[in-house]
Amino acid sequence: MLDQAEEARTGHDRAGDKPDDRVKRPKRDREATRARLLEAARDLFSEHGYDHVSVRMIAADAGANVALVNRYFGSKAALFGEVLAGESTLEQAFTGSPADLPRRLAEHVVRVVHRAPASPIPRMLDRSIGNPEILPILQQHMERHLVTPLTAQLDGPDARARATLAATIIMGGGPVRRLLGLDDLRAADPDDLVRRLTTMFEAALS
Amino acid sequence: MLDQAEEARTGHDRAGDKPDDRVKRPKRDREATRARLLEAARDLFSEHGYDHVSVRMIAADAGANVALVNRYFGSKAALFGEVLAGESTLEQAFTGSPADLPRRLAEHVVRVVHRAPASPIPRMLDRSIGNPEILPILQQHMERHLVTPLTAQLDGPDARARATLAATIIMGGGPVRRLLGLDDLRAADPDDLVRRLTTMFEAALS
Amino acid sequence: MLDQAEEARTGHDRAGDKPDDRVKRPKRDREATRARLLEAARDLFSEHGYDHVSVRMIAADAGANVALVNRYFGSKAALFGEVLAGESTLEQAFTGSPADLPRRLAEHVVRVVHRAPASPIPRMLDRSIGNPEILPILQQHMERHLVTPLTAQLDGPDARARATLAATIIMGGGPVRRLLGLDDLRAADPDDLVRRLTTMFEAALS
Amino acid sequence: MLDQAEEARTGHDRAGDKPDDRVKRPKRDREATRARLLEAARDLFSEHGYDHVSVRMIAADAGANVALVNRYFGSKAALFGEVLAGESTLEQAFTGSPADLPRRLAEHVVRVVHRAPASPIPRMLDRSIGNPEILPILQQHMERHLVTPLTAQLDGPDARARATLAATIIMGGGPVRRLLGLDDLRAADPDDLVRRLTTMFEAALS
DNA sequence: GATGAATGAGGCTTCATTCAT
DNA sequence: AATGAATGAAGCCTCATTCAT
Repeated sequence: MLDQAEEARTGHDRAGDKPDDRVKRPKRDREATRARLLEAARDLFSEHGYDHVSVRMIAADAGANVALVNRYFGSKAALFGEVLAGESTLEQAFTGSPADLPRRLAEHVVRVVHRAPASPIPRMLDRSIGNPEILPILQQHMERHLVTPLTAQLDGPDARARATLAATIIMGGGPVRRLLGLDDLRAADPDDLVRRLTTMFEAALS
Repeated sequence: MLDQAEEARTGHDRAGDKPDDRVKRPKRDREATRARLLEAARDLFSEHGYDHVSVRMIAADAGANVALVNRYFGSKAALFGEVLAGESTLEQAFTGSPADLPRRLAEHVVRVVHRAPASPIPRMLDRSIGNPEILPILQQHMERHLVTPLTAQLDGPDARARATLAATIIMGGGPVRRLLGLDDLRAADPDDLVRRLTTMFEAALS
Repeated sequence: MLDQAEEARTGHDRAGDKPDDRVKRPKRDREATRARLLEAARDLFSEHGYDHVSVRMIAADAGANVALVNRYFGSKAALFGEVLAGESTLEQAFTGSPADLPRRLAEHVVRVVHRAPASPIPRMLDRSIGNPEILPILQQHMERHLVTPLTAQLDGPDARARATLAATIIMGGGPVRRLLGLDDLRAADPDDLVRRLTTMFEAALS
Repeated sequence: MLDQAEEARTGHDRAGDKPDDRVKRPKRDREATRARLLEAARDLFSEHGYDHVSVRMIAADAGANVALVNRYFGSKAALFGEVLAGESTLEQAFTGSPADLPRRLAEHVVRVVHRAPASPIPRMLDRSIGNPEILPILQQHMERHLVTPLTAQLDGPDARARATLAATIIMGGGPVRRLLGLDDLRAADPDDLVRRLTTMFEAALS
């Protein structure tokens, strides 16, 4: 479908395709194509950030036509928003007793350090910051999936400020991993890291 | 474009400047134009991030011709590197007794919160992450101005890992400010914030 | 733009063309636009040389958008390579008994002199030498379409050296025509020219 | 004089400077600078061709100011013309009895093959063909230094046509060397090459 | 008279999007 | 409905040349 010049530029070959074991769908393939686009977008955005992913890369990765991005989602930015929508960032860390929240957050951070790559959504966030076009989308997602649920678990005054402090640690992880690498953190004792981070989150939240 | 206080604080005179006490200044003032380009680049990069600043914007902001960017600095990326080079991020927070380091870092963070805009360099960092072209430049800056001096003040094992944890808080500030706004943090008691952050940095560093 | 005779002779249909006998032709005709770009590139490159033809000129000449040059061919250099690829320079002169080769080469040269303009490919070669970016492309073409087939017809030692001598005459024709004009050669007796050139090629090859 | 960015781009360091053993001149240095520019231009033009040499490269190589190129010579093209003017191409080959002319030309060609690099002027010619801006300059040089003196040594009809044939061999040498390399020619017996080329020139000229 | 900073044009390439089929 | 060819804008960079000093 792509000639040589275009193939060379995108550099994506459809290796890694999951076997499509779903039953054939009634409608042509619209839902399936849409889903493939969404998945390709999530993978690429989380890998390279919004700016450095082109709609052609997404379409090529999904094995779909380029124009379908605009047809199905309206624009590249809207596709980004759709990827973000509905996917929670820290779902499991938020589930459980509020007293254990700091430890769970700490374990989440250490888990990410030792089992790269992190889940796609946080990576999308820290790799796509700085683009004014999608800033509102990012803000809305952070509000919905991080600050609001976190604040809900907090009592006392300045709950949102304390949630912001915790978000600082969580958000800082991405850029730091990218800039400093993981070697030093991995070299340290994981239990020690968890203890330190738990204390940090406690100081932020309680 | 920068308010006076910040200009004074950053102390932005290019390293390697010849002592300016010679009698004759250059005629059409290459050095002045270069400095204007550098300053415009710093302001714009810190405001919009590397990707969303064009060399034309920089030249226009500096009142200079576009070609001068390449003539004086070689490339956009090299200009970015030059902006970063020589400017320390946390100089003053690193100066003083190691025992007080966590408190000084905490005060630095709170100070930034209450006196927007933050100094340009950290903003450049968190707004420009994700561009592979300048990643090495960013890494080198972080290593030189954050991890190395921080580690130098630490004793005991895993010093670099602990420095990385502290960097997580520091780096996380930028994206969080951008995504969540400063209102909540400003609404909280500054002294309380300092206490919390001090504890967080202590947990990270000691 | 090319006169009919030459168009027929060069036989310019792209290798790898799908058999065009299918019923439906492409709607907005990618293949046709591609062919127009290729033809415009061939004409302009052969007229002005690689350096002095811009992709904008090519696109304008083909009545196509500038971006299509890069979309279809990848780069200006790759387009140049594509123009060269598959077009033989001296096909017919190489066909026949080796004993007659010198005379056929001589007749080829004289034919070019008397029927300007020469075929586009040799002109591209001698007008585009000196650009390091496309030197490998040119070398490969010369090796494939001139030296190798010529050497294949020669016996005895130093076959490639002798082929190089003949290539000297053939390659020299282009620059000489450009610098000295064709008037003097055309004023001479064609049969005499053929005799002289035949002797020259014999001295080079046998 | 050049800062890092500019130095990096030109890539020329003034190594290879001939020691300036001339006595100090009365006038500031105008003549000397002019001469250095001329020499640098000749070297660079013959190495890379007109198009791929910038006036900044020439000025840097000569250790002179860029504007002096235009001040002294009017334009880049005029400087090219000045380099060409007055320098003969085949002076010595033309000197001697007309009967030996073919052999002398042949020896000249073989000498160039075995003792690269060739003299600068012919290389300038074959590397700079194709630039319409300097075509008239090249034509004039060829006329003056190649065709006219060559024709002057010939008797009989169509003298200029025969000179053109010889020029074909001479001009073809440059491009061929560039495209095919010298290995094959150097591998052959030099005396055999001289014999072949002598016959070729005889066929062209007599 | 000489310097070198500044200029404006033009180079190739890449992108998200629209529109004819 | 869906395709993919075509578009126009913008990106960075390089150049020969001019002009203020």
